[in-house]
Amino acid sequence: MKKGDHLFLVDGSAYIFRAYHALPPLTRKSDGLPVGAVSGFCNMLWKLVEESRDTSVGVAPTHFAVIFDHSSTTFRNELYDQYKANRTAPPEDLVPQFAVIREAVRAFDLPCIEKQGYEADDLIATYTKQAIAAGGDVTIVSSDKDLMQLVGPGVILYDQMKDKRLGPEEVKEKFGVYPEKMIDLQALVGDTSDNVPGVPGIGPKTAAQLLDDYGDLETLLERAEEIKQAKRRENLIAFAEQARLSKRLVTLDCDMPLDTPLDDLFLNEPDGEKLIAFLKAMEFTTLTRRVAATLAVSASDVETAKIDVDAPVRGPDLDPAAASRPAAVGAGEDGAPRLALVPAMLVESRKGEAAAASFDHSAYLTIRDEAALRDFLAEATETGILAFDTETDALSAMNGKLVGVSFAVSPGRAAYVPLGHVSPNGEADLLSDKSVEEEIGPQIPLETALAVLKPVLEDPAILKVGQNTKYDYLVMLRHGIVVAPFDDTMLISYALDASASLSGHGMDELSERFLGHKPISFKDLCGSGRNARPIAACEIERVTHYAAEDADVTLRLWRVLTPRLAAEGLASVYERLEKPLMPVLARMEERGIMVDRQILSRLSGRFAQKQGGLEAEIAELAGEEFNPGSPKQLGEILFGKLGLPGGKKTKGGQWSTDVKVLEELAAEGHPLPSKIVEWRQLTKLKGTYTDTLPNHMDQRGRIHTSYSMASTTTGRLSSSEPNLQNIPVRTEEGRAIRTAFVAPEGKKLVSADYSQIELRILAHIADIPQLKQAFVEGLDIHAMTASEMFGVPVEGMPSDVRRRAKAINFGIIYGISAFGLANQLAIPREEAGLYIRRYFERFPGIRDYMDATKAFAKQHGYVETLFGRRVHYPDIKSPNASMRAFNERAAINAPIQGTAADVIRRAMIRMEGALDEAGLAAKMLLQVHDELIFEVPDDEVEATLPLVAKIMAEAPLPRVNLSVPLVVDAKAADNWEAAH
DNA sequence: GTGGTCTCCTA
DNA sequence: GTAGGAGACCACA
Repeated sequence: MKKGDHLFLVDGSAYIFRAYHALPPLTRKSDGLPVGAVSGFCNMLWKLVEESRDTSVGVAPTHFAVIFDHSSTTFRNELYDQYKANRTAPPEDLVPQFAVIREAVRAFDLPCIEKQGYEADDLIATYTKQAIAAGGDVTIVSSDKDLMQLVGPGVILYDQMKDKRLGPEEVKEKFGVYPEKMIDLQALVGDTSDNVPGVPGIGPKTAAQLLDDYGDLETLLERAEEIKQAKRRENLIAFAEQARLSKRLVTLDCDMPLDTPLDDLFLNEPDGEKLIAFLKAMEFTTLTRRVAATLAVSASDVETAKIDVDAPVRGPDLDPAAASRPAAVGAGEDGAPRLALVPAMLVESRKGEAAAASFDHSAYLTIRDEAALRDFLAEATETGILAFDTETDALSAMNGKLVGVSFAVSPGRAAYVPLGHVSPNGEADLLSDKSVEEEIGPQIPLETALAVLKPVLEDPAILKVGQNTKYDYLVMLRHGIVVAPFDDTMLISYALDASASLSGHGMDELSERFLGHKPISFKDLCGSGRNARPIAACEIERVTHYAAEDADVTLRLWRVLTPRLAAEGLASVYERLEKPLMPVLARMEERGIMVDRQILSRLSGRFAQKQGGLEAEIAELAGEEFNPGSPKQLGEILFGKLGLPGGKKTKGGQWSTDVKVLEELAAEGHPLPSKIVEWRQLTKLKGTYTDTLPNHMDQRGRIHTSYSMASTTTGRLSSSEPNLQNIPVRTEEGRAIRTAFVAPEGKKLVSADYSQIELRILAHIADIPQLKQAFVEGLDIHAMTASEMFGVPVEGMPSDVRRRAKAINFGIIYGISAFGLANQLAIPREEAGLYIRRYFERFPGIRDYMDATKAFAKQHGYVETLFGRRVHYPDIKSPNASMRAFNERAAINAPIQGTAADVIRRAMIRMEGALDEAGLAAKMLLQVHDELIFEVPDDEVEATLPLVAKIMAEAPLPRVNLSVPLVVDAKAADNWEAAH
């Protein structure tokens, strides 16, 4: 080794674990030997070898070694017997792969280094030191922070997965200190995965700051007395020895004896035949092909190597008969039409068909040219059915770029059309002279594909079937295609099986439930966390398996689920309440709502200032620095250190510190709890709203939420990323956030909301004469209730009496319990029980309704809204009393909440058409359960308000004619706060 | 990094 | 007492 030489040291053990976790469990096809980690390892190593052959980069290695840990006990265990004591044994299916991976390294003709009693890190440290001494450079291929201490002149760390090279500046950026202080930093912080203790309460941020202030660990420990923060000071003093021990544990040994001298690590030209023989034996076809191409060796000429593996695990045999086994009764093409005359028969036959289904990934097509695409889509013209699914590079349909589309025309007949795939090697490939096409194969140009797809996706004679179609609809909408007509398996499932106990209506879940098949998960394809990579950079063959399978599964689900709609009388729910709402919501999401960034940032500033003041006061009152955001620490301060009374415990056995508890303490005259309450409120508003909302804004200053149509049991929508259905309104400070929701120049925001819709629906369903009368007369319903219950005249009623009645009214809707009402009103449970009894005496119809609903739910297993939406409560017959009671309350609430949800859905579905017909340009932007927000041109506000109110008020008609009026308040203003 | 717990925002 | 989503913290890998 001499000046100018370059040593690559691969942290092999870390590599193995990354490869293992990055890839789905894979087995060798012929004998079931687990080879997932081997495969990942070989791919990574090959990429590295390939990169290093590229001399143009100027970092090509002259020396190369792969370093492994040899055993679990090292000299560090003599220093500290707990070192790495919390490590668990490697996964069972990984163990047999260790030996194979060493074989792999030898097949690559690379030195494979390990030594008893030392960790790979020590070997790496020693080789690094020697190489630098000899005048060479070193690249350590790893991202382990334990190795950061080695970074310095001539030494960098290379994170291959992220394609990142770390020098001293990058280490500083990541950890706040330069590499030479990494050891001290690690000694302070400790390492949970290696069981290095460190100093309690010191994290990376604090450690970096301390080292910055005091220079090094020893100085810091000697001068610990000077530290202001009490807890920090105490810990540094108490745990000084522990820090010194930690330092010795994390310090790498760079002078260990080496069995293989540095100069023997000279890099050889890989022996193509040896490598290919090994890869063939492993049955890594793709990598074999790639290696063969690069090294110019014909893979078919090379004989497969004999790999000795002890006791390969044999997987279950595929049943070759399964595919040809006759489908269940009635599923045959001959029998089906006859049986299908009755919906229930069709349901049965389709169930049989689904149960007999088998999936063959290798049968899926990858379509790479226009002609093939046209041919495939022509099959849909024949059948009239086309399942389709889009793959994009982002989770949200509003941001995602189209990467590919997949189709299925009949069970098992599916294809994937890659459109926006890129090289799996990312930027590294810019340096090679191979074009993307040469590397990953041809793709149809996006515009060409869209031109072919448009007439099909818009063809009224072809039913497009999707799963969560709002996503695909939006993606295509952004490419100028309006998908129609369509069916949505998620929405069908939701209409059929909305249930409190079933978890959801996602495709994977439905597939397992109805097809008995677990599809390839997105994680399997693209990995997760740090190993995640964009789908566009995944191997197209694998994406085909994944994406075409999704379309195939969707089509099969559609075949099983659709007949049930008619058979179970739920077609109208699906056709009238679900399907037509999807495009409406898609358009609302696409529009987004305009937000004033300045207002939010001003609020953030104001909140931050108050927050800072409060933090100082809190520390003062507590007598020490602590994190007021940690309920655990707060509980210890309040009830432990300060010894305040009235502590309650939560489920987790900790002190409860919610607002109620804190307010009780405040009422007793303690100053700290009220400061905490105030701090929490500000932190919440700042952290959840004013700081976060700007991150969701697009270039035009608009926020696009995403509505989920199938994630509540009752039929309500939910909103996420961001959730715009929980923007504060209760407090003045919170309401200020709503002033940031604005309309652009020349327009106003209109908010229209139903007044007391759930109580009105309750009055109608339970048929309560007094309530109905009060609504007809337009009285104050809570005051009326109070008057009935407590005999207090409405005129001059004390606000507290009305407040109680209001709480009871809400309680009824929620399936009242004495416990809950007592909690809400902060009164004894006996008193709450008394109120409830009196309520039932005054309004006996309510009790009848509740009893009847419970009985219905027990008998049928579900309850229904006025529009026929069903919500299932299988657990209402649970032997567990509290679970039963919970289901009873939910069953009482669901028809009320669900009917209200149905009503506003109907209004939304009709709204666009009505506005259109009236020649109004108002655009619906948001829904918040009983409120709709519109953007309206200034000069149309006057005409829009009454129309919107009318559509909303008349939404139940003609299907349901409520015996109470629905009242809608509509208002226009410059921002949401003023319009509400 | 992931998942659970706690807290808090809405109708 | 109903129905949601989300951020922060913390223990576990």
